[in-house]
Amino acid sequence: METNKNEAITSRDIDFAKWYTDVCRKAELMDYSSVKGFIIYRPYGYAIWEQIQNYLNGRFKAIGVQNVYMPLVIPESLFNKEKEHVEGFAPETLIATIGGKSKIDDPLIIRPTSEVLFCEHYARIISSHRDLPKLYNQWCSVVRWEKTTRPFLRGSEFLWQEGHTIFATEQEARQNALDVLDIYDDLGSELLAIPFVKGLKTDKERFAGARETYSIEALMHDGKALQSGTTHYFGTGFAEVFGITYQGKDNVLRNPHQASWGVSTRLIGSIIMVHGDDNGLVLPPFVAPTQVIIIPIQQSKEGILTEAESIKARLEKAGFRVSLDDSDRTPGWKYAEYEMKGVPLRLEIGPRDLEKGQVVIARRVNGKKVFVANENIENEVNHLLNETHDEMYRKAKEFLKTHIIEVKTLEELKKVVDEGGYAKMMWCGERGCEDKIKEMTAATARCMPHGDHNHFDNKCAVCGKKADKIVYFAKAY
RNA sequence: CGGGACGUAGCACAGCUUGGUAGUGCGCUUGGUUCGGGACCAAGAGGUCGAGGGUUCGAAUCCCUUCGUUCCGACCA
Repeated sequence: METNKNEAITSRDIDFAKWYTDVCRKAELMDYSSVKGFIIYRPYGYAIWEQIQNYLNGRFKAIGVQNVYMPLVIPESLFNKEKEHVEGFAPETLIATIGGKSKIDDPLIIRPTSEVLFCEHYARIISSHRDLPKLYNQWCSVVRWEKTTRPFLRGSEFLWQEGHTIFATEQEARQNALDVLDIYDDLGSELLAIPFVKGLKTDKERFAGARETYSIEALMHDGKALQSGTTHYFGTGFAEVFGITYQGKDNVLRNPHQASWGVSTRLIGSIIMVHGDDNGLVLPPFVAPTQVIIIPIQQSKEGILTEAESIKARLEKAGFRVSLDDSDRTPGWKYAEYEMKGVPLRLEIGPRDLEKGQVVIARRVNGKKVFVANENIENEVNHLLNETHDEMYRKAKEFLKTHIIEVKTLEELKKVVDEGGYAKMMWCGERGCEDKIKEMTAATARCMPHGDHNHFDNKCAVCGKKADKIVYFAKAY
């Protein structure tokens, strides 16, 4: 049990980066295409994304969000309207210049993000306070011409949702950014079993064109942080540039306030690197496309397959995602295969079980097996899925907790981020200190966390001046 | 965008130094025996050697170009 049964996967501690790409491919989450940075989301990987979509659509709709779909392309002239935004994205756009056989005078940018499309549309449909608020979201892919790419973590094209909301007041727009940040945090605790650090980005790390950027940050097993989602409060900057105005009850014309927010298929990368082990993927139960894999033993024997099928039907009826592998592979092969794919529960049914009126259920997360009487299967599956989720979340949270370390000097900070984890630092707020840390340690400010108000010092760890901000620094993907 | 490594059957690789019939293991197909931790036997199928150009009687092998993958940096979800 303790040996690595699959030689094909590189051990996590020997080469984490290689382990990661091995898992991506061996678990059949993705495949490479012939264009750099554009990957194929295979059915199993895409199904994980669909679970995330289902969860978020439910939560979004509960706060009044409507799904829409915007065009794939943005005329360059339109894109260029907001200066700061353009400067943030210009180096990484893919641009179409030929249509049919003729040159396009105003080249079309393949969207790297859709702020300007939403703004242009909002300008047309908003004129009165009665038209506000609007809470739009779209599920789509975006293209960014990245220099180096890795499956799910950084792609030239990736799938995401982008919410673009617009309100009469600053307070509502900022609150929307914070509300969705909480939804993302819940996504972590309820679906992905990932404890995020959430908080406000420093000015240096803020999104191009935003007034405030918030993020959820996950800590990978190798101690590097992964920004897993962001929300932004935009103020009226875009509205001014794009001429979005509304007339208030007092007859005065004003610019509305905007927010935007998004998570991407990068979340799949988070799941892999937070929970995976040397035998492959370990999927949190509620995001797993298959929660229970049924493996019949000696399936050619009388009664085994019919029993397996009846258990499958019972579990499906009880609302679980379950599949039965009745292929002619050996059981041992199937065990290894579904471990690699991270299926949370494996249900074995063989001649001995049939005789005793029981099944065997094994947990992916810890390898433990239990015998379950036939009549208790639904209850036990339900119990084990919940227990698995809790255990995975608890483990990840414990890892996070032990990897947030208070530092009072640059040297201490360097040591912490080199070993992996967050260095928690008091900061004066000066950009110069942040730049210096980046230069000396390659770590960046991840965020100023909500919910950590423990001021353990009053001096900036870099310059020694008065400091009242708590910042987490880490090396990041 | 800089530096390194690598592209040969679905996968992992050998062959290249010293040019001369395209190989090995796993996987795949068919049949049979198996089945509680990646089974076994037998018979098969599968490759324009990443692409383009050059040298040569002859190129997987030598030269040039290019595309892709990957790792390490700089930049970003």
